[in-house]
Amino acid sequence: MGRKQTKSGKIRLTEVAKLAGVSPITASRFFRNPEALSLSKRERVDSAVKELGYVPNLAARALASHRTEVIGVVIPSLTNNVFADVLRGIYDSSEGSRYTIQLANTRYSILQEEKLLRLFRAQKPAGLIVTGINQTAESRAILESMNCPVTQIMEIGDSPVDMMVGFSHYDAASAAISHILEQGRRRIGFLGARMDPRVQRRFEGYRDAMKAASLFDPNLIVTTSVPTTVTLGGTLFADLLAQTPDIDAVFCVNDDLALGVLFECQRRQISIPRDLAIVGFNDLEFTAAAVPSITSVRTNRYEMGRHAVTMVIDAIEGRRPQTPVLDLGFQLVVRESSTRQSTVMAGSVGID
Amino acid sequence: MGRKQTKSGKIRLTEVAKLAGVSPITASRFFRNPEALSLSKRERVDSAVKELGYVPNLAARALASHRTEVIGVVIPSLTNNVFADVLRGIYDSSEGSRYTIQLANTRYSILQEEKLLRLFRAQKPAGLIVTGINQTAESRAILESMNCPVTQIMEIGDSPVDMMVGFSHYDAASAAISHILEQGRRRIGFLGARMDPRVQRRFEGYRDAMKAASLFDPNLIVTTSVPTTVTLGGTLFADLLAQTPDIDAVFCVNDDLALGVLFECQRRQISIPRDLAIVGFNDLEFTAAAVPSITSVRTNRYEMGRHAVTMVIDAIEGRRPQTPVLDLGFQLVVRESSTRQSTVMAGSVGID
DNA sequence: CAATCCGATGGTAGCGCTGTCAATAATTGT
DNA sequence: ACAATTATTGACAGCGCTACCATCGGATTG
Repeated sequence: MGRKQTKSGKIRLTEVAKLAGVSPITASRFFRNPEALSLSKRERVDSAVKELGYVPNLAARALASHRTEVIGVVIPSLTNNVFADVLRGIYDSSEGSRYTIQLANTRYSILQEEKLLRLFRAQKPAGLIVTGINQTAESRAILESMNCPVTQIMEIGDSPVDMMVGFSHYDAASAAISHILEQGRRRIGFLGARMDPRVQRRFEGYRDAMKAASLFDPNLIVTTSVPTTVTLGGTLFADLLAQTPDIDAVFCVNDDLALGVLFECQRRQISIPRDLAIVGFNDLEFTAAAVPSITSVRTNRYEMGRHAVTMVIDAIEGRRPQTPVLDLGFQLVVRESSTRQSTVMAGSVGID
Repeated sequence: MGRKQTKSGKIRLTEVAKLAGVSPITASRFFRNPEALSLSKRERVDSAVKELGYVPNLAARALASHRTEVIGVVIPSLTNNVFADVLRGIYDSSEGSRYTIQLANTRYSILQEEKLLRLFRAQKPAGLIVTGINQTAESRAILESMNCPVTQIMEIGDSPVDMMVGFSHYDAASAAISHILEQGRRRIGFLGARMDPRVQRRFEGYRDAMKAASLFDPNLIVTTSVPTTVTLGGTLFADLLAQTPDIDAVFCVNDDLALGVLFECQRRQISIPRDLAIVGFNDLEFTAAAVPSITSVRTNRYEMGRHAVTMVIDAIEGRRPQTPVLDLGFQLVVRESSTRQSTVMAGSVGID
């Protein structure tokens, strides 16, 4: 466990090999494929590495091997809590592996996404994790030309580029609407901000569920392309009320909006859930603490991040999963804002 | 703007140089120090690069130059909104520069921090951004041996390792307490979770302000090492009430706790601000939307991230700032939860 | 006008590692 | 016991780029 690197000249693999009494290439194999070494050499190299405090030069490795140990991650937002959880999963499960995470932020711009993917391609990452399934044709072409495992996260669909981990936003929204309908509500408003593809899918789940019940009405819908905030939830709700005063429930595409609605109702003395049911999406922590607590759809974001990394690493190392598409499902968490009793109803969990 | 790299053999700097009719080393200089080239050569290399769609091989560059273009960022949490904002600033201002951000998460563990710093040292980053000023002696030694610009963020203090951007958590907490005292409140509770060094400093600001007013009382304090959640805010507040029923104000070390307190008060029919004043910290977006809106201390997190990157890059490129410590200050944003009128009072903004 | 300097350019020699393939040692079957 | 096979190991030759120094023409100076 020496501290020799501080001493003088840098320790190269050659030095390690010399001390261990093997050739440099054998020492190199010690890192890449230790099983290939005989036990005795393996031990000798191991102790030489420790004694000299050897640290591999990643640049030299990448140059010589034409490979990197970087997993690129492309997400649309750094501020959104949803991605914070996914990222935590990603970083947690990359730790301990040899791979390094390289993060890139598209800010919900598909052009930016194309640019970032092009950039990644130039760096030849070992694997890639991208958000969503709505890449442009150009982005998709880049991904397919990339020649490394790719996992699409956050949602699932047909025709993965390679692998997928996520859940059906459509089904999740449908389940939420079914629940509201079961509570006897009929005029269910829809509040949406920043209508990205996944939010769009939630809208479709809402729309079809409402149509199936013959309750669909365009006047129940208020959306905007503005980014989500709690304040915006209040504003959109005010717009909805002005447009359609007889609503008896609101489905919000995320919990921030739902919290904004809750506050706006407090301001207007609208009693929840007596006068209005509120259902959010994502099941952020505060939904359970709110007064009244807010019904929401729990999504397994941390696990999504973990699985995405595991799948990519497995694929890099030749252990491709049996099924390329992993459905992590969702759970409708029923709380006070939409009923009187608090329960959890399981959603579709399992393999697609 | 060709797409030749797709065609066949990879484009190396040699190819670019050949096409431009210069030596490889001149082409290399085109990227590193374009001013050193004559205008004519510069133009020729430029168009050759574009025609061939040349993309530099970063590994080769790093190997040959003994430098990387990586800025390491060490933060304690990926989930905390506070760091999400800082990170956004960091990524935003690294974009467009030649530098790449490499993120590492300590999960509030100083041992993990040491480990990560050691890892970074092995990679010889061009610069480093670390959170806080309470590194262990070992971590500090690593930082000092790193031989690259280092910026400490989130708070400021004496004896920076190199540079600092932040603000005084002590002063910010003091300002919050002064405000509460000015409202005529005397029994001001303190709620703290995950007492990291910055939260500790806020506590000291609270403690000294209370002592200065001869109002300090240990029974007013409830803290825990558990991570912050909204729910926890309610729990801690319940504990505080049980311990000291006559409180007339609560200072929470962050807005999540404050929101939890607000909800708990709604549950208990405690009227805000009539019966109790609430003040949070960070000025997250929801504080303005809450009912009643929550007084909080605004900190310039996004700007902190931006400045940190700018300072590091400037230092890497030899443009060291005049003063190594940058105080971004704070603003106490007074809202309904602690008074009746809503105003903003500026905190100490300026250079330390 | 020679001496000096400076800006622009190029040649040489690696940076530290791994791919490829050959060489050698150990193991097995009959 | 001997060929055939398999596990280990090593030699060699670069990966694509830049540091270092050398070069060269022209501008500056007394």
